[in-house]
Amino acid sequence: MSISFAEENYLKIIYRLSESTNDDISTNAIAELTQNKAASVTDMLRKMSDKGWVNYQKYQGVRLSAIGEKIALDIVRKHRLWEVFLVTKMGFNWDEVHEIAEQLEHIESEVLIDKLDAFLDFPRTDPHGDPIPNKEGILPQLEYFPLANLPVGNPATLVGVAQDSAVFLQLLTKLNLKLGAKLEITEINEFDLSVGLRIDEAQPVFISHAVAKNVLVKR
Amino acid sequence: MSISFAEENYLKIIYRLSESTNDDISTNAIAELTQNKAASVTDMLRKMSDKGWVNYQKYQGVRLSAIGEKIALDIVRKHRLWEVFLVTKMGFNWDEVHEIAEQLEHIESEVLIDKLDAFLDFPRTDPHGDPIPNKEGILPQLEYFPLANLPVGNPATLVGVAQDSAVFLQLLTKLNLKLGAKLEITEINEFDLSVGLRIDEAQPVFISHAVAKNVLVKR
DNA sequence: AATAATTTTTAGTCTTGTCTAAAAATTTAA
DNA sequence: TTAAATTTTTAGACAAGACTAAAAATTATT
Repeated sequence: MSISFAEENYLKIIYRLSESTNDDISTNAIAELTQNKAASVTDMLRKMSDKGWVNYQKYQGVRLSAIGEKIALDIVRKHRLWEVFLVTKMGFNWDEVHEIAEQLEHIESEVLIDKLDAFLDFPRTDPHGDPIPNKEGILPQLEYFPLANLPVGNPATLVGVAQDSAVFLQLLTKLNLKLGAKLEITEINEFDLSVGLRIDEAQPVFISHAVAKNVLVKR
Repeated sequence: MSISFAEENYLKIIYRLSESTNDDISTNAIAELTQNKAASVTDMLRKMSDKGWVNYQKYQGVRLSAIGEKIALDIVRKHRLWEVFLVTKMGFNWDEVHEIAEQLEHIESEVLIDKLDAFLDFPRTDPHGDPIPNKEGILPQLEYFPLANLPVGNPATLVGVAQDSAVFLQLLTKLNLKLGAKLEITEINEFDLSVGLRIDEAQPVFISHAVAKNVLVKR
């Protein structure tokens, strides 16, 4: 009753997609991220549904079951811990580690991951600021995190910035983004990852992904 | 033109078997170590022969080609470096690391391995005393190594012991094993790994694997 | 509301790596 | 040096995970 690399990848990708929406995940969205054809995704969803890892109704998209989510969080935990290792211990830059972590996340040894966690001093986030689930699959409640990580439709409060260059701060002023503002993402544009943002209940405006990454919010 | 986990495993195992003999490696020997059936091994040998990684004549056993040996040495290098990591950095005991290293050895990233090598201070042997090939696939010429690692039919000289308990040294005396003795392994008994040993050109005697591991020789 | 466009699924195929059972080759023993 | 035992290979099958092409369902558009 073990799990294959392919299955782990599917679960991880469904989890990633679920992070930024409450809707069911579409076959095509999964196909794009797994780099498979939609037909292959359908096959796999059926199999994973039989195993109880996802809730899947044909033509209606898919959602992780409680068990599936636990497995996915386990993989995400491993991925993010290895990323910390690669950056803090092996001297990689934060933008070079993804592919290697994609491989390392499939290593199977709970003891190893516990030891790695301790070796890295129990980090709460990976080098990109994403939270690292604990071994029970619980995400640390971060004080603040990048606006870019906020799911669509969940309001949050602006509590800081990750960068304080003059040009960036001037832009924030122009956009009327100030400390304490109530922010809600209304959409994420697939093309350039730009974000539709409602500021203090007003009409939504557009900001770039670069801005969204450097604005810190708190739920 | 990449290589699969299965292929990497076969090459590694053929390499391991070649370390202790000059004969061609038999299908059955490979089957036992890969935990596959002989028929499956035959299939794979044919495929790897087509790719030029092994020299294989049916019914006559198999031998690594130069390319195959280079690939195998690469995997052995990764396996042994990861073992050092697991023991020296993660606090595992030397007898707990094999299975995890079996997984880690398949991670594909030359940069990572170079960085790991540096992080570990360029170790020359793994925690079991086995030599770590460099990235060109060259094994460091160790001053000495366990008699148990000496291939059959290659004479070497006794230069030390890895343990100096009184009982062990008394046994060596009884066996007529003294510093400077010329040793040649004549056979390795599959059942208990006991070793047929010719001492100073005399008739071979038997010693246990435990003894062979603790006698250090030099070529 | 009907049609067009898009998404998803089905049906059938392929490759990799494994298996079992039977046949062939080699090795061992009488 | 032939027969028996063992090893290895062949032949055919199967599961996983992917694919293409065509059909079906859903969504968007007029």
